[in-house]
Amino acid sequence: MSVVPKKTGTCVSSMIPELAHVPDDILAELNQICQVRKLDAGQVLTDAGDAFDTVGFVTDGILRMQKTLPDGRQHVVGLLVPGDMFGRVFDGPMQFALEAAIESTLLTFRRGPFEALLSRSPALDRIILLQFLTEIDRSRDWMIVLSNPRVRGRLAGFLLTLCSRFQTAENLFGTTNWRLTIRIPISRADVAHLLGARPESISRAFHALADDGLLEIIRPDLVAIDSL
Amino acid sequence: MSVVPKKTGTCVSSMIPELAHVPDDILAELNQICQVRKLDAGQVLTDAGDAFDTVGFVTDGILRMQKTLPDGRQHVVGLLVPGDMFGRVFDGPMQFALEAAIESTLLTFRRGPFEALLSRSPALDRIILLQFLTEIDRSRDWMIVLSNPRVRGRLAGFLLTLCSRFQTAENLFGTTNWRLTIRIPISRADVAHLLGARPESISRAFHALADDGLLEIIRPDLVAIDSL
DNA sequence: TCAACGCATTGACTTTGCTCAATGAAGGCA
DNA sequence: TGCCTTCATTGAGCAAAGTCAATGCGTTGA
Repeated sequence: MSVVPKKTGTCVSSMIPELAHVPDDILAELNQICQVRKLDAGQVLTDAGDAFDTVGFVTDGILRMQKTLPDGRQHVVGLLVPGDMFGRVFDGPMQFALEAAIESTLLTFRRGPFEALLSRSPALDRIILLQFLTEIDRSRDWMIVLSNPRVRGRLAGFLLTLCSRFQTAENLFGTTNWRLTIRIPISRADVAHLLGARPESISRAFHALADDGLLEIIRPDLVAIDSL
Repeated sequence: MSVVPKKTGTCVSSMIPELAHVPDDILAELNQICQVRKLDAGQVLTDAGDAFDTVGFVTDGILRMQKTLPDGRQHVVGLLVPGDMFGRVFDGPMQFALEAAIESTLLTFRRGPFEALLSRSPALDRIILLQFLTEIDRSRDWMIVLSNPRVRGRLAGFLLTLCSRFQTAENLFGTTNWRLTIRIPISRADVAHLLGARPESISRAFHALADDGLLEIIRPDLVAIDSL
């Protein structure tokens, strides 16, 4: 993992649009304590239960959140896309591991100084609170996707979710009105875990959707979605 | 819906243990603006999209969170049990409807005064933030339950979740070391929605678990869970 | 008391998805 | 270049779950 030297000026606010409305003095302090990190695909940022005293934001790429089950297998519980926050403010250890699904860039802060700043700036505190609220909303939407009884429906919901989360990201290609090309950043096996199915079923569901004319599989990890 | 007159003294802190560490002066102000509400089973507190300027906590009973899908059907996305918070601080309208699953008691605050208090009290703000964090964690755990490929596994996970959430509630009967009797506050159809299945499958899964000796169905809405 | 209703359950049948196994395609490395 | 590994795909058979329909069971209300 490489630690890139900080740029002068406002690296924090330019990379995280949500922070735009934080007062300049607080932004300056955030810049003081922020670190840019780059992760290669497959690189582990932290394991569950680690003393991981870092919080941060994803600015580029995709991270997998995964839990290790009692029987040892790993279970993907969610994805982090640009704009998402990770880490536990004011709280105990992480409940899951973080691993880069593709090459990714993060903006990180040590928990102590970040919390101190949070205590001093109501504006920053407010933004973090809202960040959590939207995270909770997204969880609820995701539950609706997951509670679709058929694999095909869950996969469709997953793809739509990806589209809406990638609106500002670089994983979205050819955004025409009628066709949207999107990169799927995780393997079939991971999609299967995420959707409570087997890789074979995911593969069949992809091709079933393609047969129905709802999407085109350009490459296994690149699909064009029609009829939005 | 009946509005019960406030008791004198610390109604807020006695009903919500999480608020125990809020300074006395803030607690007093919370008491000033709090209202106790009782809901009958089936009573709707708010519909999604309503201008619902209330936040609050569940002190007794169970509330259903449900979303109305484009096709008109209602979809249960989660339950609120005693200790849970609801409402959107600093944010837009509710994303889902709230309905009492059984007779319930709430402690409510108007959003404006509550937010004002939140801005003035870092301790209260901190508690709310942590509340959101645990809510996010619970969502992730719930996703693991939902991504279990078999209905029986999802139902087992659901029941275990109910047990752990009910530890302080009155819906838990006969808490012996080896057997735990628990009330299921929603219909089979709602459980089915929640778990992405059909009522018939839920019924069969219940009886399959019973045949395996893992639980006993005392009444459709009352089961004793063995071998914890 | 009896009828009507809502809900849970059961059965028979169909569809879906999981399991196991084999094949194909792409990328890394000697 | 050719081998090897990894991943996606496909096929066949079986188990799980959805669908449709009917039955029970407890409660409500006339």
